[in-house]
Amino acid sequence: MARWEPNARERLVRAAIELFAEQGYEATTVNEIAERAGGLTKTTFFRHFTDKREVLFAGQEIHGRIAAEAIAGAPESATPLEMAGLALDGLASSFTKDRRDIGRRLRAVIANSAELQERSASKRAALSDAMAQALRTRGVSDLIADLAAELGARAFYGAFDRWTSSADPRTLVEYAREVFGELKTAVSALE
Amino acid sequence: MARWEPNARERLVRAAIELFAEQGYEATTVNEIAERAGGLTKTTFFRHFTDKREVLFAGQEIHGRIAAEAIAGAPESATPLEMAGLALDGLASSFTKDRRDIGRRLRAVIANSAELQERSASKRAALSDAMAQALRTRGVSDLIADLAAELGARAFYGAFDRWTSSADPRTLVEYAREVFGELKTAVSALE
DNA sequence: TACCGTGATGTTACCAAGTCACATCACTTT
DNA sequence: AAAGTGATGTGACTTGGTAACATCACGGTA
Repeated sequence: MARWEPNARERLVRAAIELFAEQGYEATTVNEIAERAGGLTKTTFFRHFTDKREVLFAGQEIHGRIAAEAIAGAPESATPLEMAGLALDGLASSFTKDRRDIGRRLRAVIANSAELQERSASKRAALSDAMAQALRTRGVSDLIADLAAELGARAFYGAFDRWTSSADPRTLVEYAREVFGELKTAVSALE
Repeated sequence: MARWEPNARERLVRAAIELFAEQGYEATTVNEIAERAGGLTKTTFFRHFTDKREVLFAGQEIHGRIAAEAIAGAPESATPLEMAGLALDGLASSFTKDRRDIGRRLRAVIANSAELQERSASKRAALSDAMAQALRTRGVSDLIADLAAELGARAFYGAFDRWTSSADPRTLVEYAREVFGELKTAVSALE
């Protein structure tokens, strides 16, 4: 028999989501999380996550990487907005159906904690920055890169919101394209 | 002689900025700040600020209110972008010349702390939300309100950045108009 | 078989953020 | 003169987060 059950990290995330949903974020202690994750301890928790908050957001750096790769691989002829659209597609298609349920629970938990909302905003900014940086690398000017990246991030989060709010079986990519389209027409209507 | 020196709050802010600049944010303890602010204590600090972070951002709710009022008072005929411009003007004109120096130091301190950047992003989001809400109250549709508010907030922070980076004596309002103009042309160039 | 290094964990002790209940005391009001 | 108010202090507490050191199954290697 193995000394430790495997997948401590996963177990910690699950336990955290459960406890946060049951008691709220602030009322839950890191010790509790570790304990529920199979008799682990605080120390182990902080070996896996830098923060109590981070247990809900860990691994999101990959979103920035996925988006950036999509932009780097876009055809030469693509406009900034088209590149943002490709990033959005790549990002959205990396979310399988089964992640919708987790997303739902996550959204509910975050909605009840200012601290978590702060971290969430920070992650959103990181995604946007990654996209903007990738666009600049493709020769897009600073302002345009920032704006296109902002629209991409906005579309992603908007789509994620709809995806996790509704019950219908559409895929995240479909929502993403829908929201992105709406955003583009709204931008045109701005002037 | 009064029992307490007045303006404890101000003194705490000053002390915090000084210490953060000298030692960095993380290396500075709330006790130190309170002590330097004239022999105060931790408890008093937390009576004035909910957070260690908040000492650098306290009072920014007023920005949202100023922007919202400008939007509420805009002429009937104003477009969303024009309303955002008015909010930006009102906001920028509330910053007197002498606040540029403080802004400079603040920017430097924040640039060295992830925790402070997170809080800063959160405050930015709050400003944007306040503007968007005010726009919706004026009958602007959700998407358009969000986008116009985003542009307003973006212009404000961009202008603040330039204002606190450069040495030339232009006013924040001038920078704000400049950046806002650039943003609008960049938006047109997006499509 | 015996030994050794490695990796994920636990233990203990510690610091600092943040909270709370209660005390103090100058100044104001009655 | 007594009572009340408001900003502060005190001391004790919980919890997030860090660091040093110990443990022990496993996988090799001699």
